[in-house]
Amino acid sequence: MTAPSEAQPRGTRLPRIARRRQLLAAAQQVFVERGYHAAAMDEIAERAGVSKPVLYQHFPGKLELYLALLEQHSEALVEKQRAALQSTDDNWQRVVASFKAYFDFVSGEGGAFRLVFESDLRNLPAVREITEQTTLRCAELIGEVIRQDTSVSDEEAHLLSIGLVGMAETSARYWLSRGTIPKDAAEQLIARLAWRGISGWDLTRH
Amino acid sequence: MTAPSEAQPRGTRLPRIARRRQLLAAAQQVFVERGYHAAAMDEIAERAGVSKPVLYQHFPGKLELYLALLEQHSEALVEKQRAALQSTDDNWQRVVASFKAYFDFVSGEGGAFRLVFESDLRNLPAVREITEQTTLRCAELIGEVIRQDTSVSDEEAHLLSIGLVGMAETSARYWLSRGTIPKDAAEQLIARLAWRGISGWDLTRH
DNA sequence: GCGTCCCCTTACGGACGAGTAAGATAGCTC
DNA sequence: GAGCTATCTTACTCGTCCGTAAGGGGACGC
Repeated sequence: MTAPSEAQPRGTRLPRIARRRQLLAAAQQVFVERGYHAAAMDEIAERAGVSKPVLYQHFPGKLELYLALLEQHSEALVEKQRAALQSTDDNWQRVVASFKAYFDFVSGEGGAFRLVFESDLRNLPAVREITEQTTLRCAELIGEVIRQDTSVSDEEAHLLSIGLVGMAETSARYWLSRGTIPKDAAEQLIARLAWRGISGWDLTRH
Repeated sequence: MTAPSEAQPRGTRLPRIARRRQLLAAAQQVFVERGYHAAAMDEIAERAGVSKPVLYQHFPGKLELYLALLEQHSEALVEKQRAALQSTDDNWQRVVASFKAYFDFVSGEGGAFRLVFESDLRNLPAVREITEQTTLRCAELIGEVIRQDTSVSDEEAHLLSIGLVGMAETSARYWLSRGTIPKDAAEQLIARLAWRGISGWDLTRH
């Protein structure tokens, strides 16, 4: 935990756009560390080396500030997932890339995965909508691939995809907190588990 | 959403133990509906047909009330999981029973799974400890079975188990909210996915 | 039917934190 | 260097909700 990216000595004026970026960065730090409820606007402002009203000149309220971050990172995850699945035609490689996308997301983005996967504001419909849609959209991307190559029904493909997404989310989160297995190895291991599960689905009698 | 189990007409006296049970039930309703932060002690008391100080005669504070519920249901899930894995020696049946345990948990207990899986108080160390340990303990139970029948390392068995647990949690939660597939079918489908993934692990060259 | 105890009530204190009003100051233009 | 504007600050209001102090009323013994 170093001092804020406050190369500026508290009092420096900044053009609007730069200030906004800085405020978002400070807000993310605090929201990730403390969660929505325990995060105080005063602390966000302070960490940006600025006073509270400045925050309110850029964002109408605490909720909008939070939503801006949540949407940004939610979108980033879905985009990573889309890119992973489009990166190859080989389904095994697709699975590998897809899981790597989750492990990358959890490893990077300044801990933003906590906003998307562990939000403490999920009881607010607007937030629940975003977090659930993130999971559903990722699942839907995977579901399309499954439907192309198997004869399962749409509903079944949907549930299978959700299961795989849940596996990715959870294993990535707990892999990170434990930190004993190299990232590559963890990705490969979970990808194998998923690939064994889903590949050649139609070939076995259930 | 019916009236509280308030057969008593607001003013009835109750022996301590019965009152405590009733308070816990009311608290669970409110915590599940609103989450920890949006739940007001006033509403919990009101829903139990009682005034606030009565609540404080049974629980020292809001947090302790919440923890009592969280621990109870967390324990219930782990116990269900343990029972499922002990219920048979056949590993395929074990997988089926194990996933059924998750779907049962999510379907029952008055929505208590929201406390364990979607707590909005996870930023409090005491709560994070409980929710994470729930996942880890369930995973560990599964991990033991995996280690018995495969030659993977302890670390690998651990991560694989976490992946399977995540698959169970997530698919059960989203199955419930969608509600288009019969419970049996959903359990079987996900169990097949897991079983194909994990069974005969050593037989394939990775 | 009167005292006594336990359970319950109404009504308040106090902390915390979101959002705001009003005023100060830097730095640019001319 | 005087004036102007956009940026920033201090200091406050207001609402919410946890937790509590102090007092009412039913049931039972006598």
